[in-house]
Amino acid sequence: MARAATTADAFNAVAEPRRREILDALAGGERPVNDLVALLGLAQPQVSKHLRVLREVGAVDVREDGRRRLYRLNGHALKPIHDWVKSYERSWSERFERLDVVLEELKQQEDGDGVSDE
Amino acid sequence: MARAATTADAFNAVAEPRRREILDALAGGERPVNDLVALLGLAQPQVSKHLRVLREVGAVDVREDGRRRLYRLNGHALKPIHDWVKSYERSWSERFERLDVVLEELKQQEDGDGVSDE
DNA sequence: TTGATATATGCCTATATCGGTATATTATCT
DNA sequence: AGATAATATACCGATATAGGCATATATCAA
Repeated sequence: MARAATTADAFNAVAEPRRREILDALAGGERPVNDLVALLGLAQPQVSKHLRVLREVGAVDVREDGRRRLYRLNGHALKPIHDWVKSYERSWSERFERLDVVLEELKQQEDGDGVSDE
Repeated sequence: MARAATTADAFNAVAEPRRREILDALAGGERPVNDLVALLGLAQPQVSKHLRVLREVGAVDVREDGRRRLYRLNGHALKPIHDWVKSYERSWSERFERLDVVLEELKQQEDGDGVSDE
């Protein structure tokens, strides 16, 4: 078994830097392929291929416009990545370290009546 | 040129689901390899190999303890992923959509005297 | 010492990739 | 219709993978 397909999920699709660049470029709004070719300085076929991968994981949508195809960001496909990595934020965030201290103190008092979840 | 090495950066390292599972398991604290083998139900060599990849991108640290090696999470290596994906949060978050509305209103008024950051 | 335990590494195979180049497909223009 | 423009796809070559299995290395136990 080789590595998982890039189309397997957003994690794999986004592991490729060029594809992240494409998404970053699309963050500014809908764009035809040629715009991306110019912006990224890649060959047209490679851009089309990357777009296909992004489409297959749902990170972009396409719309036909004459002989052009307008690609649009669909950030929702990236939510699983955000959800996963968010839980590690406490590893580096000062803010969370302070929160941990507070929670520890509350635990010491031993009478917390429920920290409501958001 | 084939796909980038899994050790190239955290994005590639974390594209493999097993490695995310390993990190998740280590979130609970330092653990020896065999613990992970039991927890994940993988063969020991594969776990060692995954740990090597995670070590090479700095996502875990090792500590020797007799004949065991205790692996510990180092979430800081995941920060670039968080930073990148965070900017897309507005694509799916209701909260950000509301924020956009507010910002738009402020822009209309054209005389906002400072929204304090907290 | 001998044996058992914990972990890392080496080798093998199959596979999915990424870039390059050529070509097919579809739409617009003259 | 013929030419041109925009995009997608096919094929090729090189490569890094991930799992399986055997083995090396080091530490602890009897």
